[in-house]
Amino acid sequence: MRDQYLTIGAIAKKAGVNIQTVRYYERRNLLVPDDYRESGYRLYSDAAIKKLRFIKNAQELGFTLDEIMGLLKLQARHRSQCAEVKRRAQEKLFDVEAKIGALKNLERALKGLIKTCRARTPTAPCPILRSLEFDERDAEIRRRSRL
Amino acid sequence: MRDQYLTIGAIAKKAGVNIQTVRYYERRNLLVPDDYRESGYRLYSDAAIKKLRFIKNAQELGFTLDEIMGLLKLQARHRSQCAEVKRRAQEKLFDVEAKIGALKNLERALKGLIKTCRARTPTAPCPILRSLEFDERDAEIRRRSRL
DNA sequence: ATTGACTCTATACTATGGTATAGGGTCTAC
DNA sequence: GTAGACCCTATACCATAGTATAGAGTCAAT
Repeated sequence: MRDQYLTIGAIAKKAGVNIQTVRYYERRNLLVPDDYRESGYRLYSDAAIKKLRFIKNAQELGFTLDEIMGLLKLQARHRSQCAEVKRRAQEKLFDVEAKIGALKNLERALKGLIKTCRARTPTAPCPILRSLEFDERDAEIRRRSRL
Repeated sequence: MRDQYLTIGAIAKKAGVNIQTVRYYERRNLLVPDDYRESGYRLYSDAAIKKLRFIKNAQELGFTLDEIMGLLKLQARHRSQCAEVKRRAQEKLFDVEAKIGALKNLERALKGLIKTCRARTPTAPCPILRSLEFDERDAEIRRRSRL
């Protein structure tokens, strides 16, 4: 038993995900075990737990598994193709900043709602709807930046 | 033809979504037509386009359709049960602020990567992984706040 | 009054991201 | 050496969020 390694059950439990999910991520090439025992048992280092949490957290922020793979690859290929990594990081940054901006609008609308919780006149525009009102063209640009 | 109303095809096109998606949202009770013609044709006001964009934008921020329904209901039930609306808005705000915080961490990591794009030593912790490193207990708390 | 673009319902199919189960092997402690 | 907890692969199933298609009706312009 390699002491420094954890079994799939251990990392799944520590990261709070299903064992099947860990295997699924392996099929998707998101989280490959550090080693295998002769029996086929998967062996993981501590880093795998962080990676699992990263994936789960990024999903809650609206990233797909494919996009998350892109983020993780920025890490992996760090040495080589520096310019390429830079370009892709810049794209991701653009996307992240758009999300932050949109969430801040929503935040502002919610805060307003909490502070001045009074009846809107039927004709006044709803602050929550308005908060995420940017149009399809913006979304299109953001989508393209993720290809 | 009621001039002030738009057909389903028109709002779908303007919002940049599939017609079937609009009907699907109706089944899900997210976007109900303002009126129907005798023939059964759905009729929408301009506001429907904004609502569609809101839904699409909120999805990109990681909200499910059920969560989005919750956000939209904050708007609808504005007059009555003011305390209740306030409580639910506060919950949503908590969630939104957590997302903003997480995205800012990711933003910082990406900016660092872009600025100092040099090789990490194999042992140094990856800034991108670290950026979303909050643990399962945090996520659990956030999940609960959305029930 | 007919053509073409549009709409309706109903149903089936798809992609993504899992989760469950069957049938079997492995590990470790007793 | 065997029990119980764990792991393996393979396959099937599930929820969410759509998308496509069939078959029929509607609308507006000619």
